[in-house]
Amino acid sequence: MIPITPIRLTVDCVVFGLDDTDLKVLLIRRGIEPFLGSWALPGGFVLPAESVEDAARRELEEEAGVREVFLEQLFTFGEVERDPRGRVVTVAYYALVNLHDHPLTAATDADDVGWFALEDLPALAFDHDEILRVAAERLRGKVRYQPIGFELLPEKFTLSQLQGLYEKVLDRTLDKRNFRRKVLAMGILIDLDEIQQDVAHRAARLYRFDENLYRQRTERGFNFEL
Amino acid sequence: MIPITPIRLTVDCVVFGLDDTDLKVLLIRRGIEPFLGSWALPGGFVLPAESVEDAARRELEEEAGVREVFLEQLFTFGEVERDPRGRVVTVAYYALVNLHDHPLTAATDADDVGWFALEDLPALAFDHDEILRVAAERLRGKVRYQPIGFELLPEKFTLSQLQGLYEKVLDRTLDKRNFRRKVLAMGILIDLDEIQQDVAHRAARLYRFDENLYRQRTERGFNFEL
DNA sequence: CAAGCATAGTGTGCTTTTGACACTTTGTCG
DNA sequence: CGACAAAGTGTCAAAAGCACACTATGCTTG
Repeated sequence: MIPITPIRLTVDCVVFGLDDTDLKVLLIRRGIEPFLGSWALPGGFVLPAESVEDAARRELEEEAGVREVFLEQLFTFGEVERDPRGRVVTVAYYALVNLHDHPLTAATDADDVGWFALEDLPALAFDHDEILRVAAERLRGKVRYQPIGFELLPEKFTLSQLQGLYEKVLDRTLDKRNFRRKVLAMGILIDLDEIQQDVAHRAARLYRFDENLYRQRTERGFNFEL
Repeated sequence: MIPITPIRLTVDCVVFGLDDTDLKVLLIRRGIEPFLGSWALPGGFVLPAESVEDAARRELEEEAGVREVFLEQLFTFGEVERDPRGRVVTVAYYALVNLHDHPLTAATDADDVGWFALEDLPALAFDHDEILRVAAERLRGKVRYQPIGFELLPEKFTLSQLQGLYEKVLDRTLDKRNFRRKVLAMGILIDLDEIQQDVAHRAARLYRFDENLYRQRTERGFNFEL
């Protein structure tokens, strides 16, 4: 006897993006009830023929025009009363994107899309503030022992940009020399022997993240803690 | 327009237990189709009126007689083809219990219950081998930077027992003196000024885990890495 | 074209943490 | 009372972490 439960399943995505000053999160303005007109995380119902992760990617593209991103499962929120539409369980994902690579386009159930600094958020629909809080916590935890975050930067970046990213995620300042020593010791960055163009002051060297080196180090149980 | 999807939601629990020699996992023998007669993780459908975590606790008690345990969400498995009954998404949890405190009783949809060493598992129903693999990996990862695992021991325990636990979870030997130095430096153990009874050789001091001390340390950003 | 300025880039010394290592103590059992 | 099984204990050397300040470079502006 299999009970046919009226539980419905959704996905929600917390997309983190970085601009020059802030760590931001992508929100959409809802074009449908409930919470019509409220800001919310992009997301929606999982279709029977797609995996839950595929649903997250689909909704992200449909509602915000964002595609091909680093996406990781965050947590499943399964409280009974979390959605006024009835019993809805949501699987939350979080994503990291380079903000400038991903121009936003509102569509489907979204009337508008935008980036919001974490410290300056509007009121959110459903329990999305809670989901976002968990996501930010996870991001901070994760960045400490895994070199994620390269997805937030352009392909070629300077060590100062990378340090800025870590400082924004961890919300504290880091010592420049110690940071450089450590991050270079990880052995997963390639010095491109190029320098920044069009900057108003001394140009910095450019580096890129090397996925192969990262995999090699990872297999050997290397520790990426900062 | 809300699509009423035929997706159904289950929970599955990976319960780790420790006996004197091995790290074990709790399995039930299924009393219903599909996979009737196969060994599987305890679990079942989420009811509309309970939270997902409550469902996990309920199933654990119903099927195996295990209650009041440390339970943490592991991962949600949402592939389309993972269940022969149709579209079933499962939220997996993992639990840590002191094996001797939890006598097992098979009931409801389970014909039998038992503890199995991680290295000596029967074939499992559904994708439960995959779920178990993810759980073991998470446990290893977690134990390294959080002092979980006390749930696996009796309330009063010796440092050797604790070390044995870590060695079984991490699957490597640790140096006795270094281990003691580190674990005592964490400042979350209380020396009970008691010694073991009824042991065939020199009796060891007993300690207990102090939750208040743990919380204090946690709030100050203390690092529990071993 | 010189001075200013904004950011890049670089090394050292001290402190703390880690990790390897072996013997003595205690209590039980036969 | 001797053998045994596990408990308990300290040192030293290497590595890692952390605090700390100046010089280099290249553009801007007066």
